[in-house]
Amino acid sequence: MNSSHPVAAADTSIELVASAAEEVARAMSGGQDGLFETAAEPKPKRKKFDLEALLDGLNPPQRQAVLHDGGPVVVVAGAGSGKTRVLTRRIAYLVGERRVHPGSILAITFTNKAAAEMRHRVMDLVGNRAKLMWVSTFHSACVRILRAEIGRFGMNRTFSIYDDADQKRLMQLVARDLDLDPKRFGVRSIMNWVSDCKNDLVDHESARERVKGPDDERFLEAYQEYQRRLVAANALDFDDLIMTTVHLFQAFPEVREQYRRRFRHVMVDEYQDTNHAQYALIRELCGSELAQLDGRPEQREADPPELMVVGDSDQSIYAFRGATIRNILDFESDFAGASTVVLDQNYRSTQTILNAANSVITKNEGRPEKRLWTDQGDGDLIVGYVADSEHDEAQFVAGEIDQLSDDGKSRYADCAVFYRTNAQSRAFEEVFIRVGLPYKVVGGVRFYERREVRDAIAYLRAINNRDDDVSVRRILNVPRRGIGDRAESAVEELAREKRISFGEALRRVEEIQGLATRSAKQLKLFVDFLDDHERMVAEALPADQILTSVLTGSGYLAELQGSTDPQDETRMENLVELVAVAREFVAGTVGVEAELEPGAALADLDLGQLGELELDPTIASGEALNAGAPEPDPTLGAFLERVALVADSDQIPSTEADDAGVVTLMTLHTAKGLEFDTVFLTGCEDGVFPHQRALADGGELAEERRLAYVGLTRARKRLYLSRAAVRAAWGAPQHNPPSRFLGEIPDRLIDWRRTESALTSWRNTSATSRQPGGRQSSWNSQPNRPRPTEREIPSLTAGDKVLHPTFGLGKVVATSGADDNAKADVDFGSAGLKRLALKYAPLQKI
DNA sequence: ACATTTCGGGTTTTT
DNA sequence: CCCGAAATGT
Repeated sequence: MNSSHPVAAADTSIELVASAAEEVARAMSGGQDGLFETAAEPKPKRKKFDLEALLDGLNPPQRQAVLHDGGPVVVVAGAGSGKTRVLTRRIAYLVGERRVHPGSILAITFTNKAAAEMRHRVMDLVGNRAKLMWVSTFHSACVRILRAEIGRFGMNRTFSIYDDADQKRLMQLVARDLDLDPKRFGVRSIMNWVSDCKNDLVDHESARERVKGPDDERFLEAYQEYQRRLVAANALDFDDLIMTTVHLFQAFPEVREQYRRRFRHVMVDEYQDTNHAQYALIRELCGSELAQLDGRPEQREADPPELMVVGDSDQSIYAFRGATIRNILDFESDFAGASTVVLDQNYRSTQTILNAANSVITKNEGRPEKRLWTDQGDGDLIVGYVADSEHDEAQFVAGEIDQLSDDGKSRYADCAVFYRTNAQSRAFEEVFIRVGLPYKVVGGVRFYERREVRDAIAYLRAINNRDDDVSVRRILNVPRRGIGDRAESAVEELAREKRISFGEALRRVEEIQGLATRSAKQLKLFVDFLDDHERMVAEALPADQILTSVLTGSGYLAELQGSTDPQDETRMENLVELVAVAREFVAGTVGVEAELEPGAALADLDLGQLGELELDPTIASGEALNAGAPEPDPTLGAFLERVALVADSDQIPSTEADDAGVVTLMTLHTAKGLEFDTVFLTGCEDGVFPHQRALADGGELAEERRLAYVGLTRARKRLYLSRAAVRAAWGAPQHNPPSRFLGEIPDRLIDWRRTESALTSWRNTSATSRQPGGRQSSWNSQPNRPRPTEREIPSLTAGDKVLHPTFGLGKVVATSGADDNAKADVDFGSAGLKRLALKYAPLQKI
């Protein structure tokens, strides 16, 4: 573990941090020499802040947003309208011109990547003072607050953070204990119910008011038991992080007041993706009426912080996860005295692409009018292509990319292929591999979701928080150490009896009656193993060291090494990678620590002194340094926090590279916030995109349309829209009609390279000619059936109108299968969307 | 305790 | 078709 590598890394970071601290010190001592000055090229000291330079290249509404002063403001920023630019310049303006202390700025984004990017860009403008700001995601901001304050709710600050997979595991245990019928109450649906509650700030006690039917009754039970266990495990799930912080502010107004005084400027990016809880959090921090509402007219109550939110309701694509578009639509009525700035000039795409995007999105109802425009000209027409199959579609895309690359029009790295669902990547991968086109799939199974990585993390969490039942039980018998169901339930029983956590019960194995000596011995060894490592945590050994010790000491690595399964080789590599991540994390923090006052306990610095920060910035500089940048803390707890809240940032291939790079493949959701010269939007078929399950529901369809809008506006110069006439779904091939979104784009914008699949006409004739033979008799054998001669299987195509005796009038949206297996998806309006087997369904074509 | 088979279900997913 | 989780077999 003690190779020379980490040492070297540590040295550089000490240097970096030293210069950062210097910068901070200079900034604090009143000099304004930091602006526009980067470490790379020091310039002569500037006496005056250069406002003109800051506003250079901004259009009037952008300027207005940057210079805004006073009340709450929402910046409605269409795709590609330069919102990040506005945000970063505004921060620079606040710091440089309005002399706002950087430590009193809170900028919230949705991804760590966006946060890092923003911090970076602000640093380019104002120098290292930017490190004093809180630039973080909702979740990490809440974690930091909770680590300091959660004691007020009786929880321990070492709480674990449960992600989706942990929640699922815990909920599985709950569902099993409550004897919930897994068919009626899927773990997933219970989780959704609970998550919806939490997103609406409904805790497990008040959730009773949500109960509307007998099913809800069970959901409620599950919620309560789940929450009880979470608390017992000293853990919070993602949704809790937000909800608990809001509850904290509501229960302890003085705490809220402390943060309100600390953050004088709050900025929220991607505001259209906030859920109710996140909205409420912003209200707690920035609302103006709230102060009186809680009934204590505080004499020292400060004005609310200045609030700026940025977003675009047309790009809200996470409603399925609780995001509510109303937050941005109702901003003006939510926040008294709010004003709006609209950015609709686009700096990314050609007018042709924008026209297509505009005409699609205008089909959504109840949407504030907004039309993107550019002064960059029309550019090329959009290319349309109808492929025979998904394979054919991939071939077309591969061919085009090759051609563009040969012509020097677009490097591989400037091309992206979008699809609706991850499964669609397969066809592209197969073809791309065959033709030797380099590519990278973004998304899918992620690093931190891999089994071996999760196992390793579970070890660390178990060590860091023994009450973390989910983690302890996950690794109880991984690698195999002969602890089976029998032993596990015995421990569980003891835990229940003594009302202690599973981890605690493990420590008292000897109290368990009738446990096989062999099992008891194994359990004891396991406990010793955890205890040993817990000691390492107490000694504050760096995270990478503990991780290495865990992987070797547990026998996990040994098991993988001895394995013959070829998959285990990759697992090894992933674990090596994880160790590297840990090492990097530790190396990135040691320098900062050296810079702080010796002996200062890091954990104690955080929030207690926030009030002072405002009064006397120079005194608080040490703590403030701590506040903005990643915590200078190499311990296991800090590492776990990082791992819990950072998904993957290294996923998206760089466009900057000198070489041609690789083509990027990803879902439309993942594409949000990115841009490419050349974009292939594939699978434009009703049932694929828009997705099957959205077809019948107007609200969901509107979201799909926003997704289309997001996809279209990712393209800078060239846009391709393609669909496959036949797509192998599962089992039988599926015929899908063109996506309705295609029809919403004016024809003159599209250059159709191929409009009809040869298969389409083939299918019609073949299906009709093949069906009557042989089957007729089976129908005729049903004597009571009316109109026997007519009762052959109707040959249906998408778009046909049909009549059904019980569902009424419907419209065929797709067909699949052939002959006896022929099925049709029919939209019966209010009666819903049905998949009917033509063989049986009494359908009448109109 | 572990290996094998069957069964069911199968959007999207920043944290 | 292809994946994971329950159920069953050794």
